[in-house]
Amino acid sequence: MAVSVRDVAKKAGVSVGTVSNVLNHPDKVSGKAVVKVQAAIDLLGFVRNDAARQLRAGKSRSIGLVVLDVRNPFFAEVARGAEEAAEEHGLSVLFANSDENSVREKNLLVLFEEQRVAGILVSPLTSELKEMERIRDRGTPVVLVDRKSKNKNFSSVSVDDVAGGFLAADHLIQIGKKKLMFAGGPMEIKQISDRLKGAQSAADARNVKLEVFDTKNLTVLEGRALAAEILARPKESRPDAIFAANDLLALGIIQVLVVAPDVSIPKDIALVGYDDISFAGSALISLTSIRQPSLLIGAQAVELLIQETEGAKDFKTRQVVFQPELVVRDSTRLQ
Amino acid sequence: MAVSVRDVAKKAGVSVGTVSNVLNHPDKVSGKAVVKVQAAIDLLGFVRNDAARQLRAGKSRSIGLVVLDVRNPFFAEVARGAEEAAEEHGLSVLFANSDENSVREKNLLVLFEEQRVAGILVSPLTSELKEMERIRDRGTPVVLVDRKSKNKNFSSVSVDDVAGGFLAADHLIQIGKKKLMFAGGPMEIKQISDRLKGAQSAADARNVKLEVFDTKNLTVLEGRALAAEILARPKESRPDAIFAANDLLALGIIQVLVVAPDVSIPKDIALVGYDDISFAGSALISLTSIRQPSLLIGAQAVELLIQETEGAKDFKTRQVVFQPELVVRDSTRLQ
DNA sequence: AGGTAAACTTGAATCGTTTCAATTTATGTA
DNA sequence: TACATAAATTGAAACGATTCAAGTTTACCT
Repeated sequence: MAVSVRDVAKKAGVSVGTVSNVLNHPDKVSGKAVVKVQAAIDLLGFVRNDAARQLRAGKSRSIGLVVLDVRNPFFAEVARGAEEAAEEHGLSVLFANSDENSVREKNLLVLFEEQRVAGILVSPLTSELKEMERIRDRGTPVVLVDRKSKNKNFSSVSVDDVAGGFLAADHLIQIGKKKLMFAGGPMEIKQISDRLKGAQSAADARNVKLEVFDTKNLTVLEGRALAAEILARPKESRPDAIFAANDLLALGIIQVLVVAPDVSIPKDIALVGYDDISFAGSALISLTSIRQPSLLIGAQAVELLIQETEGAKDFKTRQVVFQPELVVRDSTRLQ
Repeated sequence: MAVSVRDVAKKAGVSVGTVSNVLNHPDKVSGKAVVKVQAAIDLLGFVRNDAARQLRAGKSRSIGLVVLDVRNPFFAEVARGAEEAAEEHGLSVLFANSDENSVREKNLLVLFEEQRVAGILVSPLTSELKEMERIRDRGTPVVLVDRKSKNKNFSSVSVDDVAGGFLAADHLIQIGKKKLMFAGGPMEIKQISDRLKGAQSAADARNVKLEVFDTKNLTVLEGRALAAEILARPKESRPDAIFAANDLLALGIIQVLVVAPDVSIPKDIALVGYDDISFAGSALISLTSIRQPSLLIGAQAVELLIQETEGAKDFKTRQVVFQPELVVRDSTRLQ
């Protein structure tokens, strides 16, 4: 059934070595041979077997990318950035989705290592997994994405989430809010707890209360549920500002609050999101958010990965940290 | 450097066959052997080489998915649906992005075929590529996603785009609009031309004008540019309703129109999108859209793929067509 | 103790490509 | 024409996991 180089060689009347050279080093082969071999390939419908190539080569031409959530446009942008950078180096990117599930995350890491990918980019769920260290130590470069490596164990590309959290909360305080709420979870995800930490320190500095509302995940649906819970409270115990740990959550909150008769955004409740996804600007009430350079994060991660691949003995990991940026829109624009 | 089954076998004092059995058929092996081999594996840090496995097996446990645009949440949902269905069959899904570029599309198809994936799901750019037929004929099942196979050449899962286009335009006419515009492109993409065709037939049936505005792609940015062009026109030659070929485009249009002083949505210009992505409901002015069952599309496609894989000699392709649904929101709610 | 069936282990052969040392053919020069 | 050198071609070996027929051990029964 399957056509191999051997079949092509026989049909073309040359050796397998020549067929391989036509495929990989056409310059080392006479024009005549190229023509004959090409004809045989077309005739027989030969398709290279990538498994065999890789087995021989010992390495694949792909890099693996594990993200927390495919449906979050922020990660779609990161992926796109990675894809573009990888393409320049002749690599392709395979996406996969841990879905904020540590079992899936581990399975995917193992899958990629077994595939002998050129390297793995991972936006890790919790702390630096033992598994990742093991993988790295066995020779597959691992770069953390959207997450800083604490002990410089890994190269990483991240955004200063503590600073982002501070920016968000401080902005809410600046516009006069006094009863802040941080909404997000699960707290095991470092990005989220860092944003909280930043918000907390802003609140502490200004002596403002900060209520923490722990959520199961960061989806539009969860945001709606959360907003419903807030509306169920008596008016005086509601927050007057919410900092949501990402834009999806914030958009869900807006959807519900905006139809509530006794709440006006931002007067009664102001709202800040995180990520500045492209839909934030076109939300019902346009959403103030913390912008992260998503495309750049993906591209930079690939660059670090490649440096590590080519790295000499004395290779040092690098931790790149981008600064987030506050983008003010209607959801916090009083008056 | 790399640890192979042979090394494990030597360390454990057994044969390679036994190591392989511990890995793949633990029931065929004594408890003692399992323990010894496991110890050796842990000690040496052995990692299976997937390329070698696949070479031997001749098939991979992955299915490839080629979508038009990773950044479109509609496709993210489709991917998620496919992922869930695939997982139930012990398969994993590899995403890739043709980015509405036919060269990339072809490269990805070739890449997947060379990887000997269990099958390919593809949301094709234009008509049924020769390449796809060739791939299918050589033995890799190919299922079309979001696109019906005309000549029953392929199994396919699609939504009736002509019906969707009709729904959209007819709705606009029903609410009293007379100067419709269809915005979208490139027209080579069948989904888009079908939506236009449906809209055209609705317009013809009611004797209403339909202007066609051909766009380069279907992004938020393109929508903004388009809206700017419309605003540049004298008021009397602007359309009074726009049917955008997808929600991203529509959201871009809204962003610009909503800040224009002399346009009110939906009074002066009403707007319908397509896909009903989860952000449509939370847009600045919530967006009327045509809903497609995205998760279901992905899942169904995987099922068809598996049927084809297991299919007997007399296997017949199946074309599943879902009906789209109009979701009315503020962007077309007059009064 | 002997016999037999069942349970387990072995290791050579295999998958399809690439590589590279050895060999053949072509090209140029005196 | 002979010789040196460059260019092209050859085919066996290697990559690493899995399979399976053949061989070995164990378990059980009389």
